[in-house]
Amino acid sequence: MVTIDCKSCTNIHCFIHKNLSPEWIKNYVKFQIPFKQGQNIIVEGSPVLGIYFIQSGKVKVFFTGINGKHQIVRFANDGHLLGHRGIGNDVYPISAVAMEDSTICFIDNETLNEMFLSNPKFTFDMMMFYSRELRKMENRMKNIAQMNVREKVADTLLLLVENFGMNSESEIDVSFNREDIANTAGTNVEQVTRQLSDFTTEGLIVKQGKKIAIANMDGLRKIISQHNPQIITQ
Amino acid sequence: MVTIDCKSCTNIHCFIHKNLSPEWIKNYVKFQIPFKQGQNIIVEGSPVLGIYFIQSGKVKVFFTGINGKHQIVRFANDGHLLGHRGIGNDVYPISAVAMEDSTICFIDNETLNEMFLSNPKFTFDMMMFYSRELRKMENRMKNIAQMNVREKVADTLLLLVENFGMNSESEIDVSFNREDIANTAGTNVEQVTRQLSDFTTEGLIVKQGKKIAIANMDGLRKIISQHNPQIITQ
DNA sequence: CGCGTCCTTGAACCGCGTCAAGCCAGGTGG
DNA sequence: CCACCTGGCTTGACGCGGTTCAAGGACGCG
Repeated sequence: MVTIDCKSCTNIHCFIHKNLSPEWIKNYVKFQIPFKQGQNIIVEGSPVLGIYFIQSGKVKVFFTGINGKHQIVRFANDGHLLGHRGIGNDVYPISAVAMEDSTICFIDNETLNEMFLSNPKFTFDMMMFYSRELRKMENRMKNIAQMNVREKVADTLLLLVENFGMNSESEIDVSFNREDIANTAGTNVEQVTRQLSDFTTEGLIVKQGKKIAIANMDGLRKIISQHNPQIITQ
Repeated sequence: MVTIDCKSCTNIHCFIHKNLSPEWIKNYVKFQIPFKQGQNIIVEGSPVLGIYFIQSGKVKVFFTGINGKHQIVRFANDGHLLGHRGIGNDVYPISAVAMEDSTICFIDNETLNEMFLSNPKFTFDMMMFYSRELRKMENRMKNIAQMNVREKVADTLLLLVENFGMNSESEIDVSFNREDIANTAGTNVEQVTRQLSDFTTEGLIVKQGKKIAIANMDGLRKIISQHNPQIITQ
């Protein structure tokens, strides 16, 4: 793997860079690794070597369940952390795969511990990050437990928009397939197709080739509104 | 509400007391509040005033979903934290109710912040706590999404044992009803009854009055083993 | 042009949620 | 001490939503 000096990382959204001074970056962030679309960044069950964060790119994070069925637990993009579930554990409980070509930075365990010990503010921010993630995850658990398929698919579309945004044509700005939606919503490809078809006839979305464009954001929000009185923002 | 000096709290499992010296306890933990069975400790939507931890007692933590249906996200007992989801937020996203008479300690926001600022080790431990909680929650999300009812009920029983243990007669050592199991597993009372009945005829559990005794722990584990290769311990 | 991959649609099946009725135990009051 | 009531538990029947299976279509790529 090619590694280059990370001081070139200038992404202002990056969690690490937002919370550390330039000299810290220079000292501690040594590896910056390019990943191709579809390539594994983290494989569940492999030993925890450190923590990753995304300089640029788009990533899905998932468990592998029974007979290989994936359960996507979250999406991540520029500046987000990966592998933080591994902290305090010996192996990663989840896998992470690049949804598009991505550049990932890496900090090894030892360096990370040193950062925690010598920079309490960083530890505090990290704690708050976990707190937010926990709250989001609990909310998603409730959704998956109580929503029907229609609502879960709508919820997944909104999750994708929230994470990756839309381009100038209102298309969700990431490449994904029906299976990704199914694995996020907790259903199967056929149901996703049917629901997307329904949403199209209802004028909520517009399918153009492989891309999905959102035509009526509020319409989608309305579908899940009885479960989520207010949309949770990051 | 009656409040007494918390320096009498000598529970060695208590997260706060395990991580703070006696003089810290004396200075910072000022309120110790008794709760009756069924009483609300935290109500979702109410403003975050601070953080709670359980000196002694048993508590369920849940969301209120569509038409009042509860989704239990976790159980807690002696020494566990409550309301940590509120940190960094203005209102609590969840409710907490005492499953038995409990004694709860309280630390207000200002004091808590002072503790974080002046005790980096405490902040670090708190971060690790969140990390573990996040990992457990993601795993439960996968379970709820992929398991069938039989597996989810078995999983819930194991969760109860893990949290509250068993007494000398192998009975799960907490008072709960069918609805609690249903709200944890993400199903309804009737299905829970049917599954418990099946488990009884299979010799996995023994129903004696309102209590449930575990007869074959490994049998229950086997039911969910394809989803959870190894049991996650606290 | 042929092939592979992903998407779509239809049809059949079944797990599970829902409704309804009955049961059991504990509590209360006459 | 017994009759009644109430809340939780149990059981059966039924129907819907959603999963599964199967076949065909659209599209991109070599």
